[in-house]
Amino acid sequence: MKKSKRELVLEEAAKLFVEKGYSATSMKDIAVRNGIEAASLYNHIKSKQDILQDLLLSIAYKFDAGIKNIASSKFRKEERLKEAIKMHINVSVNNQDTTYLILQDWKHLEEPSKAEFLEIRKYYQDTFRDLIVEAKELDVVRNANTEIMLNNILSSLRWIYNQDLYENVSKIDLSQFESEMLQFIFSGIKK
Amino acid sequence: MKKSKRELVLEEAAKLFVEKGYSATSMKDIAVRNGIEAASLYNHIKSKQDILQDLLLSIAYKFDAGIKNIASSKFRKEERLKEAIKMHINVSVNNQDTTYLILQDWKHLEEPSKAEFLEIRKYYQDTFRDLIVEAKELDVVRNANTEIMLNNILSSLRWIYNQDLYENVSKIDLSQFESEMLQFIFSGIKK
DNA sequence: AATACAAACTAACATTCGTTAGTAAAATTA
DNA sequence: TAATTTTACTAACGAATGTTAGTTTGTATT
Repeated sequence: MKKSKRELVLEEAAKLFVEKGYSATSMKDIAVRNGIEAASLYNHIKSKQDILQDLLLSIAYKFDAGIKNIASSKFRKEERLKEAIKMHINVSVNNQDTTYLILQDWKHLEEPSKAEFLEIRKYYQDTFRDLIVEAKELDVVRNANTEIMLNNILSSLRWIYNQDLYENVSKIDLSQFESEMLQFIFSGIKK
Repeated sequence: MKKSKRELVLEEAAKLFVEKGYSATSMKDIAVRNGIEAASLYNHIKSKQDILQDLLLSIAYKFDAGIKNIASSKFRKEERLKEAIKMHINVSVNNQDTTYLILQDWKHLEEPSKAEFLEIRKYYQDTFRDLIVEAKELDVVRNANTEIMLNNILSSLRWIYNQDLYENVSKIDLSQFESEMLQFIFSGIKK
């Protein structure tokens, strides 16, 4: 299945954004990576911002789909938090090329995309928080500060986005990796 | 104790770098925050890079001093990992204005400062890893993958750097905050 | 008050940047 | 094969950027 030129441009741009950030990446940088001149990029993309929007909203909607799936799922309530964490690990690992961008480069989104991204993020975090509250009520996790718990869980997962760090453990079987991550997190929060 | 103009410039620059990143922050932005013209900044700083170097190496050396103190400390071996985590929390909380910058803006450092920063970081992570290995040998923590453990611990602490997130819990007494963080982490790794 | 120094301002520089417009070349279609 | 469309190139634009140089203003010292 041959990728469109636009897709190739987006891929190379994503790598550059991950390496040096959106603002420090020039259109010339992206063009060089694609083996063309900067002005030629405009045959395939509308603007630099078009690239960023596409990349960030795309990954945001993947996480969004994942959490919506959990929220409406057939899992037992006691399992939902764990499934959400597993989902987060899987989306992160399977989208290593772009996930890192959600850490900071969203700041460079222009409206209305920025508002859209923030709304998706808020929904994600609120849903995650709800799952924690639910798990506390079900006595699956201990009764500690929800906000600290939420941030600890999500933060402890974020190193996965960093390809240099994940690379050090990527030869481990994914399900074992997931298992070790879950053990860390669940041991940290369980009753 | 009256702050020098240079200190004021650095402070405002740090805020802007945290808000929008080094590359997306202009000298004009920094000048406006200080109530002067961009050209006037050069009476107090050498260059934009001078600002970044000062901020990043300053915070790097604080973490460095902290970890060196633990490595050479009088704490019992069984306590050293916990003390290192406490140190990390304290340095982070006490340097909220700059800690966030070590996440990504170090990428914009020019040589030789960049190499210096990376060397300090490597020493920090290597020492932390050594403390984990030590704790495993002493049966304080379980025998899991060291790399995953190291990354989980450090990553779970990084949300503290984000002033917007930390703000939500900052009214909690620091020692209680520390206690909850340690519980999460130590429950996650203990034998 | 005069002098020296520090700091803010204005003007300008060279460079870079994202993008547009027109041209040339390559690819596709009939 | 010829015509058409797509894509890469060149040239240029207007704006922004970090910084330097010179001037003016403010502050400190004698």
